[in-house]
Amino acid sequence: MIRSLRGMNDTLEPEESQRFSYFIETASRIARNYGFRFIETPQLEETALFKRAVGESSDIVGKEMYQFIDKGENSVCLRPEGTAGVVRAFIQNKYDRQEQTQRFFYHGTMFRYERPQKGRLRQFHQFGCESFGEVSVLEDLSMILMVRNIFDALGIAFTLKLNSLGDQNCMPSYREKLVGFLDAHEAQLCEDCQRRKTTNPIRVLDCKNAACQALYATAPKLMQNLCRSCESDFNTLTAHLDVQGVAYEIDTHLVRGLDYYSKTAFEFVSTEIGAQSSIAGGGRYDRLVEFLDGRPTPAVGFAIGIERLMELIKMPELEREGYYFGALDEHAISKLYILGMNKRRSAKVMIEYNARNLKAHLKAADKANARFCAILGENELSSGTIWLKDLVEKTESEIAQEAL
RNA sequence: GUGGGAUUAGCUCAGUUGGUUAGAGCACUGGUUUGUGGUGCCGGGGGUCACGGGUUCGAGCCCCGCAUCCCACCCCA
Repeated sequence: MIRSLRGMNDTLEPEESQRFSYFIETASRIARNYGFRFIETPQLEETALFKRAVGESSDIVGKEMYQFIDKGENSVCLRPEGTAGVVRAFIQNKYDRQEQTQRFFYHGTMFRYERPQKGRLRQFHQFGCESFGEVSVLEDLSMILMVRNIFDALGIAFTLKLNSLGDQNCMPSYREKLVGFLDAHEAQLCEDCQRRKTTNPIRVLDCKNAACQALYATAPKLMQNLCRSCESDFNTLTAHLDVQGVAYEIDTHLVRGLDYYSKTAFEFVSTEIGAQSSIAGGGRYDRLVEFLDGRPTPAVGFAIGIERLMELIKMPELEREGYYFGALDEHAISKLYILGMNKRRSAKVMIEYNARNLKAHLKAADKANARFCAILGENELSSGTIWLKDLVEKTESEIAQEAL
C-alpha cells in the first residue's frame, strides 16, 4: 500500500474537515472586517527568496527547507512560511509604488522538513495577514485584536506575549551591548549560544538552556534600551490593549524565529496543547520589503498555525439540513432521481439509489443529518405525490410532487 | 538530527507461563410478519496480528532488523 509521506496528513474525517472549513470561514470573515483581501501566492518559489527573507541564520532556512533543483536547473523551494511570498508578490506587482495601505490575508499549506510531533507536521496550514504601508502602531494593535477576535469566535483560550525588538536606531546599539555581555560571560554560554553570538546574537535570549536563562536574567534588556519612538509606540500599544481589555505579558526574551522582525513582536500561546504551544505569531517587519528590492515600506503581519488549533476549536452545534430522497420500490427510483435533481437547484439533497423499506430510509436520513426525509413508494407514484417527514418536528405529510 | 513509547477488524482496545479455528465494544450491513429514524431484539460480513528475518515441534506473544505513528529535545505556526 502506498502511504502519504511522513508528516503529511489527509484531512477527511467528517469532524476534522468541518473544523478546518469552519476555521477558514471564520478567520476569513474577520480578516475582511478589518479590511483585508484574499491573496493567493505560489507554494513553490525561488530558494533565494526564503534565504533572503527568512534569514540564513534561522533553522528554517538552515535545515528545514524542502529545497530541490527543478528540471530547468533552478533552485526552488516549497514555501516554509507565508510572508516571503506575499512580500514578493507585493513588490513584483508594484504595489510598493503606491502610497495607499494594502492589506492581504492568505491561507494554505507550508512545508518544513522536521521530525513530526504533536502540532508539528512537515506539511501544515497557516492562516496569515500582512499589512503594507502603515507606520502607525495602531496597525500592530489591529493585528493583535484581529487574532483575539478570531480566537474568541472559535472559543479558544490564549495568553498573549509581547515584546519590542527595536528598530535600526536602537537595535544595533543594543546588539553591541548584548554581545559585550556575552563576551564577558563567554565561558558560561552553552554551545548553541556561542554559535548564536556571532550568527544572530539576539537569538540567545530564547535559549532553552536553564543555565543560559539564569545568566540572561542579568543581561541588558532590549526593553530598557529602546529609542524614543520605539518606546512610545510600545507604550501606545500596551495602553490600547488595556483599553480593549486584552491581557498581555511582556516577555523580553520573545525573539521571533524569523530574522525580518522589528519593533512589535507578539505570540499567542495556548496552555492546552502540549509542547508546541505557540498558536499564532507575528509582528512588524519594516525592513523586509526593501531587503527584497522593493521601495522601503513599513509592514506588519501575523500567522496562525491551523493544525495546532484544530482540537481547541469549539464548533457550533450543527443543525439538520436538507433532504434525503429514498424509494420503496425499484421502479420508483427513476422518478425519485428526477425529483431529487430538481430539488438540488434550491437545497442540499441526498438521493439513495437503492430501494429500501421505510425504516431503513429513515435511519439513513437520520444518519445523514438531513432535515427532511422524502419517500416515493407505490401509493405516491400512483397519486403523483411524495411523502415527506420533518425529522426535527416529527411531522409528516403527503404533498404534490410539483410542490416540493 | 537525538532519545523514549507504540503498532492485533474501518475505529478504540483485550489477548494468560509460547499451545487447537485470534476476541469485545463501536461502526457497517440484513432481518425484526401492516410504510415510521435518532433508543429494543436477533443475525452477518470484515484480520497476511505493520513489514522482513530468527529461535522453537509450535510465535499475536520471545530475539534482531526495518517502517510508520505518538511523545519529547532542537526549532517553530
